[in-house]
Amino acid sequence: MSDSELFVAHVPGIQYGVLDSLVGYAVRRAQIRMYETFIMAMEPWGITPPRFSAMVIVSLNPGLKLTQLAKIMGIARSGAVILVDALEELGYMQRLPAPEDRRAFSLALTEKGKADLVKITAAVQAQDKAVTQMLDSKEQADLHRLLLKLSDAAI
Amino acid sequence: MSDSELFVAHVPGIQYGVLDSLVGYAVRRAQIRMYETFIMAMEPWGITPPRFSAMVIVSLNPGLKLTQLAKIMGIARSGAVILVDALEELGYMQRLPAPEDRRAFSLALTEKGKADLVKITAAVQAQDKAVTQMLDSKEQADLHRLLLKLSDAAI
DNA sequence: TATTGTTATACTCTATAACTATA
DNA sequence: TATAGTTATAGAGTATAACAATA
Repeated sequence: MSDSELFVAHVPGIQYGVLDSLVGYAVRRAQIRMYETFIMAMEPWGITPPRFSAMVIVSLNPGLKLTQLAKIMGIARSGAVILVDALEELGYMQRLPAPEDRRAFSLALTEKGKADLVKITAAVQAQDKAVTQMLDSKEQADLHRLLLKLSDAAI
Repeated sequence: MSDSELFVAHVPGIQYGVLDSLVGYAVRRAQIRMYETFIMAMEPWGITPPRFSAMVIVSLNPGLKLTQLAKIMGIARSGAVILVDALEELGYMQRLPAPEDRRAFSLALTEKGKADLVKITAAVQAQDKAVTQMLDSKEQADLHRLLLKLSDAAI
């Protein structure tokens, strides 16, 4: 962000024209806001959105290999290596030998990773709730449902 | 994206846990989808989301200076230089001397920029409509309204 | 002194491609 | 031959900081 100033969605006196009518532009602005607040909420742990996703997925699907994690997250294998390296350095994830394949690793959270994930998840949920608090319950549910409908649609 | 494969929101057999309950995660996935289709739709013109925003804003607010554009778009001044450089190289934007300030430039679209922006805008609107087509009219309006409410809220 | 545009530099994220060790 | 993980490398995108010209 420029000069440490926060992003202003609409600068007074400026015409935004067609941008204001695009769902895609609104999605992008919402994403910027969500990302900013996520990073602030995760500051104590050094967790980014992809790191959080990786921790949750490995936690619930123990024994995943790096290639599987990459496919699930939609990133390149080399990206998964860097992601796991970072989580290993934070003491949250470990590469265990895969019993049936000496080329591969079984990914798992460390005990510290499991313990901190509980607190991290609570903080993420609180942040998600805080950002959406200006919507009433029905609006929150509608927004969530419509976003899922948008991105889960067949391509 | 990994190995030229498209992002799959839910890989069969994988547990996503709390991720599926977060509005922020849904926003991110919707944004990935919107971005992918935007880039595909803009392939004939080499236009990215920030380039499109810059063209629209300069088109509707002619005479803007680089520093103003940077502030409006929420990027650093150095980023605006690179953005304008790219649009100038595409033949879409020009730096005109600012009449009242010899340090600054007045940004404006070229004739080619104005002409192509009409077609580009039509393609962007078609893409936005295509991605949201699985929502009915009311759902589209609701989604747009709720996204704006989310990102326009006071921080 | 402050501001405008620019440049130099660096950091993050992510991709492709080549490599090694296994399968 | 194909696959798992790794490494090297490169390309966006964006940031900070310093600079010359001008205000």
